[in-house]
Amino acid sequence: MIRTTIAAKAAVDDPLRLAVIYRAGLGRHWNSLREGSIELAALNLKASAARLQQAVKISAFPSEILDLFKHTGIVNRTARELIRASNEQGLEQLKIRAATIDPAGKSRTQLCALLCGDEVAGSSYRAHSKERPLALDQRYRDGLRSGLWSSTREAAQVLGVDQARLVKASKIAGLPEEVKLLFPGQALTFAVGWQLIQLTKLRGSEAIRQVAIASRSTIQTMSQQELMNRFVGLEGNAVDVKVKRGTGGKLLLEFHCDADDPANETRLSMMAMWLRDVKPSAR
DNA sequence: TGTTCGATCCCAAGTACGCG
DNA sequence: CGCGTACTTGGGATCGAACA
Repeated sequence: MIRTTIAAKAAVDDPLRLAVIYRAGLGRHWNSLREGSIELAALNLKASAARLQQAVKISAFPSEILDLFKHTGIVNRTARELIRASNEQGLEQLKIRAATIDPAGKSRTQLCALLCGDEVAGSSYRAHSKERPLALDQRYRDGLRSGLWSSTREAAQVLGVDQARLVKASKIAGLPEEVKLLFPGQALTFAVGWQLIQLTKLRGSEAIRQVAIASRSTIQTMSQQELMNRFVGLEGNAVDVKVKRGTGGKLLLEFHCDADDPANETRLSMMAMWLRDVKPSAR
């Protein structure tokens, strides 16, 4: 089982942060990209030598270019595309383009395409914002305060997002503070947030809040899945699960648990909900 | 040992639609 | 109108090969 803590994953996904970490250990804990990759793997930071190299290179780009991504952030693919464009066209060419780009309202992909001089699909462009629910809800509330809109419907039109998405973001933002604090940075996604909302319906807000408080001290060593298991109530050996072959070539999933424990009903309801969400891959 | 990039897989956002 | 869900698809992560 791969154990990647929430904080470690955030660091690996951000090339600029990864470069800082690599430089900090260079000459002390490692002397090359490969050594760095091996040492970092021992710390749950799964970054290949190629990713480290990419991170170091993009971090050395001029601020005129990096500042364009101040709000959207940079991910591995962004770094890769920018490095390629820089190699092919020269860094000066990218700097010239950067000076003409207004980043307002543009996605990471759009900014990258503009910098690289690629054609950006116009009306067919599908905004694929990675904006997390808390950030989206904050934008909605800011607009509400300043009178930009008075409902989710209006806001959805202005912001160019689905109204259902705004409502969802608002619900997730309404989770207890103690719960939200367990998901630093960008870790609280719509998927995770929605699972927590469903769980709150089943177990109650106070129960979820208490789990969050109890998990604070061990959060650094927990994977996101382990954390979610805690919210469900599976930190111990609450259930015994078996897969069996039944008649007619069917597979049976068996759960054995203590019927006297009232929490088990909640646990099974939650697992049933998750299983319904599991879709077989088309590939 | 460093660097680049194609291929592939997976995740999550967007869309459409149904239900109460 | 608010919410839930099934399905589609774009974007990101990763592996591994090739080459300098």
